[in-house]
Amino acid sequence: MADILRRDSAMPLHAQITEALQLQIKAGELKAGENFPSERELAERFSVSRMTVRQALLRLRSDGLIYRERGVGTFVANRKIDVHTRNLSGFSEEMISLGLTPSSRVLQLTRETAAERVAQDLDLEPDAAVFHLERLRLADDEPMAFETTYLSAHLCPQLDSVDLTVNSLYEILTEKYNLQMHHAAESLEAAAATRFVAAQLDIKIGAPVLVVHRVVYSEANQPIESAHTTYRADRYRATFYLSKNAL
Amino acid sequence: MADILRRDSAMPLHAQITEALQLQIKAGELKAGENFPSERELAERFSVSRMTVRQALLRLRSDGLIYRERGVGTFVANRKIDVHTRNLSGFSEEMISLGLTPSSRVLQLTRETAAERVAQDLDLEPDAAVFHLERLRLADDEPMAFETTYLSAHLCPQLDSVDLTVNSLYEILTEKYNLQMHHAAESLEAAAATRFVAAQLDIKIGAPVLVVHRVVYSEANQPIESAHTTYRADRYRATFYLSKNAL
DNA sequence: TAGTGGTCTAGACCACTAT
DNA sequence: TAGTGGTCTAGACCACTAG
Repeated sequence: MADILRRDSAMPLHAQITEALQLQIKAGELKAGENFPSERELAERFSVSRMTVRQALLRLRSDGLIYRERGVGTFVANRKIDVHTRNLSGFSEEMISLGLTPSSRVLQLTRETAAERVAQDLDLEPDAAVFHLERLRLADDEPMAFETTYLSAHLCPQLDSVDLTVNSLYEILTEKYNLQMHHAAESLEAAAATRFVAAQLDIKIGAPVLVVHRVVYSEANQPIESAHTTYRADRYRATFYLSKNAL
Repeated sequence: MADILRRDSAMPLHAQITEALQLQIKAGELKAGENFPSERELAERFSVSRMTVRQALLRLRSDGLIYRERGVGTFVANRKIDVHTRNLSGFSEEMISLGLTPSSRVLQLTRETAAERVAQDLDLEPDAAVFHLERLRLADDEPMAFETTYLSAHLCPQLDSVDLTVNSLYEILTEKYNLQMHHAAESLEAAAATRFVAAQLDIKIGAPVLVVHRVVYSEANQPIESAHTTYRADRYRATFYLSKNAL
């Protein structure tokens, strides 16, 4: 049935198995609630050891596609979670995934010394150099958010020579500076638009806005970016997926 | 050094190793950026196989305590993430973890047929029976949020005979109905307080509020609860921790 | 009692990195 | 070249669940 595994591929066997099972689930060949093949059965079918199958199944579980009951079996989860999930994408990626066309107006990009709050976020000495970036973020040419970003200058020298109107900041950080976003802490609160923000976003003073503060870290837990984004409440909603820390 | 493993314990060896290493990291015996013992070294030290050590290390990585570089080694991550993380706790647990005393005023608890939106969230037939619960949530006796909750009636019969002023809803669902919260989808938006909500929360009409819509699921992905919570913006902020799906 | 997932072993080979 | 993490094997025993 599924001896499609290429043992000479760069892709590990467990990843190939994960992929194959994902496809079967999405194609409806394995349906919600229905009993899934057991680990031993899959091991035989794919001609691999049980530990290898297991690695694939643990991945599928942590992705929410299957669940497992000790002594009973493995089952396809009965409903897909609609994941607009606020994963680690930036504004551009997020808008694209919503089917909108993102653009930016760079209002400011300067090199300055870090304020206290920023130094704390980025784990820097009080007077370290940072880039201070202010952008108006548009979706389909309508103002969506006003964003202030701080980046440690020593991590991305010459950032001020890059055209941020066109390029996604996250793409630049990844490709030009080899900074890989790994995780982030976000806090969200509701507020009333100040005069300045209201003017930028073309809304009334005092209208509700969603304020998101985000610090992004590398895998080594080094802070990369501190950002403060104010969204129009009438056009934006943040979606999250929460789960227990599964292995 | 660490032959503290109890092989007769109910706790798996890998979990014991995870715990032991966690303690060493938190005690500062293994410091940020410093080289961690290799898998082979740990296997020898704990007298277990490398695969068992590996299971512990993968867990520590997914918890953000360590990071690993292929061909190089394992390292302690250089800063603890302050996790006010919005994990799967309910209002009561969340307030307690913030050092506040939670309480509730139950404004309504009725059994009714599900509205369309609710039926959709809970994956029910249009006219299925649900419990409709409305509560004013207080922290240190100050109004903090107004919450409307819907629960499928067949999952928690006789819910209306429970005293929700004292007990945490999540505790009741877990203990009395054996409903284990496993994951949830949340969406957050900013809004202006309506006349009704403003009166409940003792704020001005039009003041900013944070509106959180949450659907909680079991491990089998069965919807358990659909909730709509309106928080005072001046007293509440939601915090999230985002990461890539690591194995 | 038979089958399941969870745990564990004692090896092995690989690609990668640093020296 | 030596050491690392990533992958993989072919077994084994356990606790648990269902018929």
